Amino acid sequence: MITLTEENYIKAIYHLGKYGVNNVSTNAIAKEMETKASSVTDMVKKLSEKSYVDYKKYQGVTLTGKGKEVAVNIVRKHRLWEVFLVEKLNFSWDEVHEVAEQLEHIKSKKLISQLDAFLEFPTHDPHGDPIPDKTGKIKKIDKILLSEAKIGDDCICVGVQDSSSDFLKYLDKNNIALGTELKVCHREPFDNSVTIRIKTKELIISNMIANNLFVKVS
Amino acid sequence: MITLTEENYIKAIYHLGKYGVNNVSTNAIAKEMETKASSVTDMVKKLSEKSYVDYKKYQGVTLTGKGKEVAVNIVRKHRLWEVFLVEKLNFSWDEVHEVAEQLEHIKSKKLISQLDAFLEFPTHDPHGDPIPDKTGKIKKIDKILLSEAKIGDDCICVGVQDSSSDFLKYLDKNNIALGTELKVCHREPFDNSVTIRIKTKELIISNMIANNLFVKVS
DNA sequence: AATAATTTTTAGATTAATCTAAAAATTATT
DNA sequence: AATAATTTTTAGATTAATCTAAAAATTATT
Ligand SMILES: [Mn+2]
Ligand SMILES: [Mn+2]
Ligand SMILES: [Mn+2]
Ligand SMILES: [Mn+2]
Repeated sequence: MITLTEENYIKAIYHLGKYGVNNVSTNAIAKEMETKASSVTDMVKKLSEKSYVDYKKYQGVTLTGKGKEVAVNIVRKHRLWEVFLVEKLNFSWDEVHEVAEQLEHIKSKKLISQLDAFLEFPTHDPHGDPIPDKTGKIKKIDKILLSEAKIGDDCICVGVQDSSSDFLKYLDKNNIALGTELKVCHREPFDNSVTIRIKTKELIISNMIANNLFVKVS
Repeated sequence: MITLTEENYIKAIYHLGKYGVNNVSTNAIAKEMETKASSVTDMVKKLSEKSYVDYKKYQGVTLTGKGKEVAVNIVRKHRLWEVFLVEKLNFSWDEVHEVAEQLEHIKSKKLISQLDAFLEFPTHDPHGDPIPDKTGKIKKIDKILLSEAKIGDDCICVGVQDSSSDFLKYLDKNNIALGTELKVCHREPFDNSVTIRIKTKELIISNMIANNLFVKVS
């Protein structure tokens, strides 16, 4: 039996370890979970007991196979629910995360497999993130940050790095959605702001924006 | 802030107090919650502190207006989710309860109002129980137990008293669903078993079955 | 009305998850 | 290599929810 709190720790460790970081530090987890390092130490011992993580004192943690399975399953549930909320219940993409944080902990294999079918087996969530299949397989698409695209590139928006409400609303306001086509026109050397063209309209976006928008060069 | 456990206690008190019982006893709650009386006493003090219930030592509890609001809202969420599971995710009516027990605790006003709209504002759940509207109003239909129907009555099934998997599967097996029309043919004095006719087929059901099936006399 | 039976509460413990303050270990800097 | 800074762990407390055993109150029975 796994508690909701344990699930959240495992998810945090998964996300922190995603980009090649093998040993996730106590402090990093504490920051992600908005809790104190001492609480993390306690929980990490417990997760280690239950063999969800490998842990050696002062060395940080890594998810075990078992831990990874749990993590991927939660991510799968989170993203399927996000699709449901947007596709079926008319939520906008900046409103889904908090509710999905709750829904991802509902325990029922049938619920998720039926939901998956009902949504017609979506491959990506509303933010462009891939949805692991029932076996935990994640197919990644080759996306780059808009800040890394070359001048003259024709791109299509495929995801967001940050999915805060503020960022997503900015994109809405400027008619940038997943699937939007854009051309990279100019990069200003001084501040790395980027001029892009969507259809016929030009728009200047800051480096910070460009750093949080994933595109595929077409 | 209300915890999941508090919500479950409030719901239990609501269901126990539904049929005119004003003061729900500690023991009754303990039985319903599958917990010990001493745990109930502790929790009941807490609920009283937070003014969800009126409580005087040794006198049992009654929900306050605030408590009733919470209870009805949970019941609303529970039943809406049951409809969703049956209508959209192809669950059968004996599979929905456990999952709905989890889903009823998800906190999001928008989620429920959108779900309600998505389901086209259902008035009853898969077991024939009424779904409170957003203001908490419950419209009750005049249903009676099949065991109380008179010989010769033409009836339509509108609900179940017990919604255990065993009972619901018995009904499935005998082609009795909500909406099924039946005629009361005979009641055996010895054991109060009832002979009913569905279309052209006669079926003898025990008093216990008749005592758990709600019908409307047409 | 007294006694017995039952119900409810209290007292004291336990487990999960958290915290603060201090100690210990590791890493960075002189 | 020694010292300083930072990170991590430990020790001891706290809160929510639960439990067992015993005490207190209520209800039922003689
Ligand atoms: Mn999300
Ligand atoms: Mn997402
Ligand atoms: Mn139910
Ligand atoms: Mn129901």
